[in-house]
Amino acid sequence: MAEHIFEHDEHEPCYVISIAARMVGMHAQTLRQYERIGLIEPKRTRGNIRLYSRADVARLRQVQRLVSDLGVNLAGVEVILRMSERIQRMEQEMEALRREVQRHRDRRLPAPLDG
Amino acid sequence: MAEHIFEHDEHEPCYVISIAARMVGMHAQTLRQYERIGLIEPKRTRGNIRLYSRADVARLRQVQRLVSDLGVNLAGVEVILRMSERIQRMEQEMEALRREVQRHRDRRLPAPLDG
DNA sequence: TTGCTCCTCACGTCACGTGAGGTGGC
DNA sequence: TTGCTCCTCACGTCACGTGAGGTGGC
Repeated sequence: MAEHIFEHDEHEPCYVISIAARMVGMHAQTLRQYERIGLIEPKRTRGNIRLYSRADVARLRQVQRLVSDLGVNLAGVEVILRMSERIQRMEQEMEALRREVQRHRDRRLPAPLDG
Repeated sequence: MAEHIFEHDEHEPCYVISIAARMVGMHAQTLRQYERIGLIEPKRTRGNIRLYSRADVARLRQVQRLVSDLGVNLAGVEVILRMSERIQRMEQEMEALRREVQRHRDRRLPAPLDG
């Protein structure tokens, strides 16, 4: 059942450019352009064919939202995606800190059932 | 010595457009354009003359860095400035959380002199 | 009055999406 | 062979900076 791994790993490269382009409603040329400026980095087959993962497609949708809906240019998209990643990391870190604070507070009470 | 308040409050509106423009090396028209699209909001005198604060000038420099150095367009600048503010707030919140964790840990030790 | 301010309109440049045109390997 | 892929070059459109042109109030 190796196909199930394929379906569940969002980083598995599985879509050629025409499929990926149709999934997000973009032109294949646009996807090539985005790769050229470093916005997205699909894997390649041994035959040099681009293969996009589900994560790549998700990123393309994010780019599309910024470009089409908000009118951001590609230089801006680069900066914004980097900042988004940073915010995501910070949120995780913050959640961990909040849990630690909670743990300290709970020490003054009886231990919780799931602790 | 009311002038000293003037000098020290970075939100004090004090520069007319020609001065503000020269301070950041931009054209006055560019500053008007940025205001029109909501990127910056200088105060006005009763005579309708724009007055920029030091904070406004700092924001203009931030815009300039994004536009001139990184090639971001104005739609992107808007998004990026909003995200910057969010990151700044998150950093403050995180610092507070870290301090709280530290305080909890210190309870197991003798109270610090500055606590 | 002079020099600033206000405003709108218009032009030039550049980024970027889109297409054409030609190639090569599953 | 067909239909995909690869690539580069070029055109059209739009955003945006810059300037012109005309106004009004310290």
